[in-house]
Amino acid sequence: MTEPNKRANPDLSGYQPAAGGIAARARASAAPAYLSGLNPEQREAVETLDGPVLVLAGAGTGKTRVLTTRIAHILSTGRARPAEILSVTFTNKAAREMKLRLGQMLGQAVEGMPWLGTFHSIGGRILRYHAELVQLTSNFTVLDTDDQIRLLKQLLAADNIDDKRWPARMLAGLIDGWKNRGLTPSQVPAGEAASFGNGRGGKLYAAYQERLKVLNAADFGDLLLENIRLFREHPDVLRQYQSRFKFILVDEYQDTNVAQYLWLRLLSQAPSSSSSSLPGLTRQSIISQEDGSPGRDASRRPGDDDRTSGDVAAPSSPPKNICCVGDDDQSIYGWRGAEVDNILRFDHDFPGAKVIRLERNYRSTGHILAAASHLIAHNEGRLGKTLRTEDVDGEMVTVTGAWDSEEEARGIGEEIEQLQRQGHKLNEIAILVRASFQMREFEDRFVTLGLPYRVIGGPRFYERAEIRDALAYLRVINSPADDLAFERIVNVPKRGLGDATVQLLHDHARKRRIPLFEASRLVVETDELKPKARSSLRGLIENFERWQVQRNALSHTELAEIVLDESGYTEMWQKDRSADAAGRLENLKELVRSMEEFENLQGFLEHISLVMDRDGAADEDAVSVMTLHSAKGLEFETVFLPGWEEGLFPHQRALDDQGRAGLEEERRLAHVGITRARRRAKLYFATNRRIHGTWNTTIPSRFLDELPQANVEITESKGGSGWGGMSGYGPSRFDNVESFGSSYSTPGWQRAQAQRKNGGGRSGGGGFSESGASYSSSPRRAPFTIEGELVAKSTGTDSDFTVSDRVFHQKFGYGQVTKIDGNKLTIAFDKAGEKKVVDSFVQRV
DNA sequence: TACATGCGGGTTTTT
DNA sequence: CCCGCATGTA
Repeated sequence: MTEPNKRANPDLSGYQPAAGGIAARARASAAPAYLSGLNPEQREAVETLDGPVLVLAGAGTGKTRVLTTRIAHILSTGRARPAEILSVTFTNKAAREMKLRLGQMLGQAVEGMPWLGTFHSIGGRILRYHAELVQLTSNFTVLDTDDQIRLLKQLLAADNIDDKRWPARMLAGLIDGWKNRGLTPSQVPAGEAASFGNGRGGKLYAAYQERLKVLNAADFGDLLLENIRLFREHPDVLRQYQSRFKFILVDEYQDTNVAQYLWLRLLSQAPSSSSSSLPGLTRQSIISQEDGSPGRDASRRPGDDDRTSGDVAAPSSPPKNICCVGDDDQSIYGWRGAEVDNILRFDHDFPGAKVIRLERNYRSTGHILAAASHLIAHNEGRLGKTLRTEDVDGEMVTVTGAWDSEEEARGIGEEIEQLQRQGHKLNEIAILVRASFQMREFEDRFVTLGLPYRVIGGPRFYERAEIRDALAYLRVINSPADDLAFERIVNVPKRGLGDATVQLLHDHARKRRIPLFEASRLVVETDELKPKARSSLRGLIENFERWQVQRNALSHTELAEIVLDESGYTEMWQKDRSADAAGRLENLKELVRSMEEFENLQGFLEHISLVMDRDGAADEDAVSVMTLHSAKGLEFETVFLPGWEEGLFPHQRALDDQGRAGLEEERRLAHVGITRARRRAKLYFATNRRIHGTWNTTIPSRFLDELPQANVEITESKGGSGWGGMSGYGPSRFDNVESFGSSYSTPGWQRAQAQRKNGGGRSGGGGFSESGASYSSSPRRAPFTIEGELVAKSTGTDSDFTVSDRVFHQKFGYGQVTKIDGNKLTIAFDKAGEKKVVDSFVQRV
């Protein structure tokens, strides 16, 4: 123990089992097994079933356990049946985890929890039941970001808006933001609506929503926003759900946004028979000018009465049994519309709420916990918890300075190998980065070391081009009005239906207000298209018509196989010679395989975009590499945290956009990172890092200064010659590095070279990949091959060139040798500039 | 219509 | 440095 045992919540210390009520009844017949092993706070959180409860659960305090046990408790005391419990999580991972644990606790009864899922999947499900009430049909498509952008691009083009000046991405961001805040087009404040496209932002939002209805589609935000609209405009529907859900549980409450909050508010009301309209849901007042103001927290303070204006529980309708679990110190999704205030103001929103703090940490050692606690204490505006552990102090948190990101990766690689030699499981090791571009360096390093690793997060399975193409075919079959899907595959594989054809179809479709697929049918009957295009399009339509019929006769997996085959899509990749073609075919197989889990095509398509995140086979022992954000909720024995530098972590953009609030969110992210570790937390910073291709000198993160000395050890980089080490890391120390011009003469590069010579045996190591790329302009693959060659040769004898030799290179022409390292030359080419090449690629002249 | 080449611009986190 | 986009060419 390094932290004093402060009782931040005195009223808990006098906890006594409540007399009477469910708790007592449950305990009466010797407390059920599932309650044993809970500490008093956890137990109270589980047993306080009536009225609103907020559980403030710090990192590693058994949050999931409380949630699942609470459900078990509700069920076993007979307070509700499985279908009467609404249990929402933020991520699919969390939902899966809960189902798993519930299953373990209850036997196999998990199937009977139909309302356990993410906000989005549950919102989507409700929406499908009542699709007609929001101008959709139940087979509507869920658009992902990509579809969204393409659609917006079309709208911008139709409006003659310059998408250079007003990018579709930006509009998508705005619309998302509005939807996160629960704003329909008419509710967007005029000022904000005018901020895009010379005042046309609001109009575009409205047009976009209209277009979605025509396409029978909804985007992510709609799954909640349209749900709210549904509840508002159809109180009878709302009432139905209000009375169905006897208990509501919410995980990660600190991550909920306004829309999610409103949705929960609506559902958590006791059903009232009279209220025909629910006033005051707009919450216009929270729409403060987030831009420019130092932070959103400045615009809303606890005590403002904006959010509860109309829909506060009327005296006659006490709030439901809602239990929210969260940790304000782990709120890291503010950029996505999450409102920390939701958790900060819980007792205000749900009067009479019981607040329970879980502060006993069962995960980390004393040093780790102390470091994390001390760091997060620098934040203002927290509810305040003091985590404590009964574990040993353990190893100190280490801070290691590396010269550059390459050395950082090398150092971490060596530490991992060392741990591995000591018998530690790679599965228990993680590297958590701030931004995904950091991952590549580690991947490169691990590949050369032959160290098994897995990247978590990455591009989602269903975001891969081949998966999206395949899905597009299925979408058109399922919902012929899905123009986006149709457009995507109309010429994939190439079948001679290019821009001109698509344009023609668009014209027809717009004139007659029909989907592209419909328009195609008509156009094929005319002679507007050239014979070749015409017969090609006819073939495609006939295919789809046939598939639509076959759908009823075949299983959906068979159908998918037939579609992929007959459309020529599989063949397209089989013919493809590029490196990743095989992987893509494999992915397509995986897609068909994954379809088996679903009842039918419709069910599959409903879920694919929401729950199809691949968590790769975890059976292999491998190091995990992921972002800090995706690490939330996970834990590892050893955690490496590279990149603790100003500008990267805290990220410059967070600082620029959100000011102090942004900084605090970054600090919470740091807190999340450290608390992922059970036994070892190892922080790194590099003095030089490459950003957009050029090297920059960086300053160690201020977060490092905020760590408590007593629990932190400054170590030397294992990767090299005692660079960063020493206790005095700080801005001044590295300020006077010699300036550098091209990337090849940077200190980092030079050092890497020195390293390589000293390092002896180890084969080359990264750092030459870019020279490889210089040899060949052919895409992909080539650089790798050449890199291999470089590495192989680099251990050889020194080159017989000398500095200032004039040389000739096939591709770059004439130049002069400026530097030599083994058989690798740095050459200043007369035309092509400075490049690194292997000596065998040039000849003396 | 399909492909190649050159240009400018943007780069955090994700349901 | 990598991407998408626009332009030009077979």
